[in-house]
Amino acid sequence: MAADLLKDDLGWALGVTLRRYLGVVHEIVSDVPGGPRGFQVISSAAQDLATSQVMMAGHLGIDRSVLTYLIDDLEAAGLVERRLDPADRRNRRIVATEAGRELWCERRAAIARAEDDMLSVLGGDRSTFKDLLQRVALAADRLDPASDACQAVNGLVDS
Amino acid sequence: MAADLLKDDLGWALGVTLRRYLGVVHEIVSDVPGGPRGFQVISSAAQDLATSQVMMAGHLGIDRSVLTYLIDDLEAAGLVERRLDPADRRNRRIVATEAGRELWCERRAAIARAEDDMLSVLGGDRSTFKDLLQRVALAADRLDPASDACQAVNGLVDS
DNA sequence: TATTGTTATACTCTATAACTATA
DNA sequence: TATAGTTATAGAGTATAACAATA
Repeated sequence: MAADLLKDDLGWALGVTLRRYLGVVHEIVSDVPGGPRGFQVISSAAQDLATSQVMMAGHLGIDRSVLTYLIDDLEAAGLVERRLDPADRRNRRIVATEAGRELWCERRAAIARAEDDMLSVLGGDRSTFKDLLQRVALAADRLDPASDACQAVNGLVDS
Repeated sequence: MAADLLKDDLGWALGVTLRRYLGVVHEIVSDVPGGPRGFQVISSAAQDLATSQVMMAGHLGIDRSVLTYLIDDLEAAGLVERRLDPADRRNRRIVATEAGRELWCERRAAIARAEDDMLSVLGGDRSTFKDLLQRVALAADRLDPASDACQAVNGLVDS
């Protein structure tokens, strides 16, 4: 039984790694409505990454209807707020409250420590791995029809 | 709007990458019962990676009941077979049929090409990335309670 | 008594479509 | 007419628990 063969599989490796990552993060943000997904919404709001919910849903790779429920719970917990866009009153800009920003800073640090721990097997190659993965992810995101990243980087893509 | 900040996020990068990978593989194995998940079962069976269904479920990170349904469909399609283990008649060893092995070889090559395409942004760093990811995944798999990999590598872990 | 595999059930997550309000 | 957001519904995917067979 050669167990190494299946493990030499990109899909298997990505799945296991993401599963473990989500498990670790889930413990850190278990009290946050929506868990890791909800925390990503707070993270996006705290950094003002999206000017509308559809844009945020695109970035996060989830459906806009799912995002509505997540924001409902996060708003009820006082972590984010919906703000009307004066320029286009159809849009709702999601902003983190003071409590949301505090929580984001705390947990972000805890998650960073957990990440370092998870990648400790790589030793000095940790940053290399993160850099390479980010390059793959950015390229994959541009090809994702659900993402509107094309708008943000159209200067690079259209050429 | 600094879109780079969210993207400097391991969870986001893993999620986007796995989503894209699964999307690509889904097209390649869209006619296989269970899609990418079903193909992984065939892959495991063709390489004889597990001596029982629970072991296979552990490797694949899915529940044993889910695996039952997957195998049902794959067996109906003539791609795998359940074989009784004479040594322990509770166990069912899953083996790939001739058709299953053929399909596995074909699609595996197609998936490898798609992987290469997906990682083309890395250029010469492709193999470095795969190596690093595999190291992370193997370490994560050892810490996964759902995996029985501890048995396979107990010589390395117990020390 | 513990474990493998199956089955039925329930639950969670996600997608779909219809609706409103704005543009 | 098209888009943002909401809502209700349906669907897929997954987990839970009870069961029979075997150890």
